[in-house]
Amino acid sequence: MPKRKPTKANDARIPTMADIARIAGVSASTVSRALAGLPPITEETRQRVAQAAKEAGYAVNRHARSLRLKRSKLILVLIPNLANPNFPDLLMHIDQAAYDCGYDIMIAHTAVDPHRSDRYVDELLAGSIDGVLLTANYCPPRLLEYIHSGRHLPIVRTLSPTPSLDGISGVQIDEVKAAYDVVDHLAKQGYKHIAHLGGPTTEAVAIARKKGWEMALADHGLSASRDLFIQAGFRVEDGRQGASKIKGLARRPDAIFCSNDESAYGLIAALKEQGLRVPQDIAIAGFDDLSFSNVLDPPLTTVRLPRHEMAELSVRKLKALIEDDADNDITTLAHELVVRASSLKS
Amino acid sequence: MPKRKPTKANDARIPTMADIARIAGVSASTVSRALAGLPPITEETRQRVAQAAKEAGYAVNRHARSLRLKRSKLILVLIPNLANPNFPDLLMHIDQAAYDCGYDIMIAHTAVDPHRSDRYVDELLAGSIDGVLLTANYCPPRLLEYIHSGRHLPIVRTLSPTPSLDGISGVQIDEVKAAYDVVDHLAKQGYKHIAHLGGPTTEAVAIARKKGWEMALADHGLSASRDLFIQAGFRVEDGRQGASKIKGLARRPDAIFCSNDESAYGLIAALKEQGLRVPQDIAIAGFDDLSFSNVLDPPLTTVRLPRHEMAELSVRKLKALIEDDADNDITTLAHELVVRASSLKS
DNA sequence: GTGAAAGCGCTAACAT
DNA sequence: ATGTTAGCGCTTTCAC
Repeated sequence: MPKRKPTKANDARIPTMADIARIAGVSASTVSRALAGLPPITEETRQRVAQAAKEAGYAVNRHARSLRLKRSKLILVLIPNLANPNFPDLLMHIDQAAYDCGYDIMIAHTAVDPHRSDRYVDELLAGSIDGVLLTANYCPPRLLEYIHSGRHLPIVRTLSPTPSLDGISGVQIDEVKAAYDVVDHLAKQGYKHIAHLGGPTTEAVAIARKKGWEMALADHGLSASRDLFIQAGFRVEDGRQGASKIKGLARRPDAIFCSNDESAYGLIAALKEQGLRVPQDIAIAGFDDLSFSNVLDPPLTTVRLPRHEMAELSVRKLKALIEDDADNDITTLAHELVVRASSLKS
Repeated sequence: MPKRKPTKANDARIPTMADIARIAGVSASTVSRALAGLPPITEETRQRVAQAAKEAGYAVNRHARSLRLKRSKLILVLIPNLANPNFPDLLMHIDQAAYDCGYDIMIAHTAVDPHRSDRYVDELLAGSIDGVLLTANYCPPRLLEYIHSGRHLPIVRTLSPTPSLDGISGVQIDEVKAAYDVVDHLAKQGYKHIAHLGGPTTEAVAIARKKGWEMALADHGLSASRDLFIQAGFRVEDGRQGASKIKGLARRPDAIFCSNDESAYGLIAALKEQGLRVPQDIAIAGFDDLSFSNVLDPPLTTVRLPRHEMAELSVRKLKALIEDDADNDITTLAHELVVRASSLKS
């Protein structure tokens, strides 16, 4: 089989604005204005330039433009871990919203190399990127310093509220209230021993969700005995381990509110292996409403995060911060309790 | 509550190389070399420059550098749809591999706006980005033209083989063989009426997987009667619809090979609603090995895609294409059949 | 309505 | 071993 190696000769030099200017018989500045659709240009000239650009396959060099404008139309999305299924959905909407606002996104997941995020802080400070979108509650330490030094940087965080970051813009839901709603629902179904499978103690959302659980129990006159709180984590595996802890309990809870959907998946799978039926023997609810949660057997009762709205609003906030030097502010969006079979009394 | 609006005065002018040069008492070129760790610089000077840069919070402006170097160290990852759970996992590894190679990634999901991808083709041609990673088999039409014109562009596709793109580099698995392996496994379990829930007819991988099914049936002397092929799609919902088609069949198959895991999820959920047990009444297998596939009830037999390897290798190929002007070539990686309860004779 | 010219911040060839 | 200089491709005064 003959190896076809395209020759370098094929690669015509990349056309610049000067080339287009020559072809169209105008100056570079006219080309710039014509392409940007800026005022004092005759329609005829604009046409001619557009035509020339198209034929030459011309596109503006983004780096030259960014250098000149000191604006890159680039935002960085910092994501802890794409393996958490909340993020892809969020990211998809962020990408779309950014595109609609005229921005492109760079992404970097910060979970693996903690050193890495510092580089991006530099980029922001050096003006190479216009703004940063923090998803979840992770914020590079270096960035935290700058924020607290009072510098006005275009940063927005979304998905989770983060106490340490209250100086910056954010989009969130009321995590405590949402957790409260789930447990309130379980209590109204008639469950009396409602346990909580808690998330990592380091996560602000886990703390908030636990608090919502406690408040709802109190309001329903149910006790939050020591037995009913099971320390776990956010992963499927954590849910599985939670199930074995529950097995050892003197009195089995009749319902469990999990701190997120993933741990609920693991919990349900392991409980089933123990021969328990959900919800007949034990009701389960989660938090997040991942896309698979209604494919589960049984479909999972959970809280739907308004990820689409969060993504869109956070991008719009960031744009305002960048372009209009807007003030930092925090928006709390409405959540939605999604009741499915896993929590219903049969 | 007093509104604290940081003053613009706080934003000291962003330091440039010239600033660092002044502070360190050297010239800009020395700073450039010192920071880049390039040869003839005394250790003492390097230290002094590094110190000055650090104190001033200096970072190189990526656009100035890219403009000068005509290299951006930026690769674009084109993703059809992040809602397909194959992609987040792939993307995560792409990001990490790119970072390790000194590249940052821009992402753009192309599912919504077909017009959008053209902009990125322009970016590539204009030299604003160094290369493009195509995930799955989607390739912007404009790009296709350029490829076929024989121009040597740094492009790599990964995840799915794509017949129309055989001129460019790629990383893939043998889809036909993988599907064959699944069906071979089912046949060896003793299933006699092995149906196939097919993916979209427009998808090359769906065609390949169907072919593997047919070949395996033939090799085992089983017929691929018309009844046994159920046209569906890749989404959960498609699987659900497949289930109702199966319900109407004169003879129910005893096993079903689904073209991907997601459709298998929907199929299983719907079959259960019909009162069928998996695998006792009907065995199921999928393709992809999504992370939830072993949480499913029953855990799903499937094919594991080497996503991590694919991501890493495709980035390395792209790097070679960019930096070493390497030749285009295609690598086919090994897949793995993952046998779980959903396909086992009890 | 259009052109000439300056300069964004950086790197590398060349000079010392 | 270090400094001087030119120029990457673009936008935007400022002239005409």
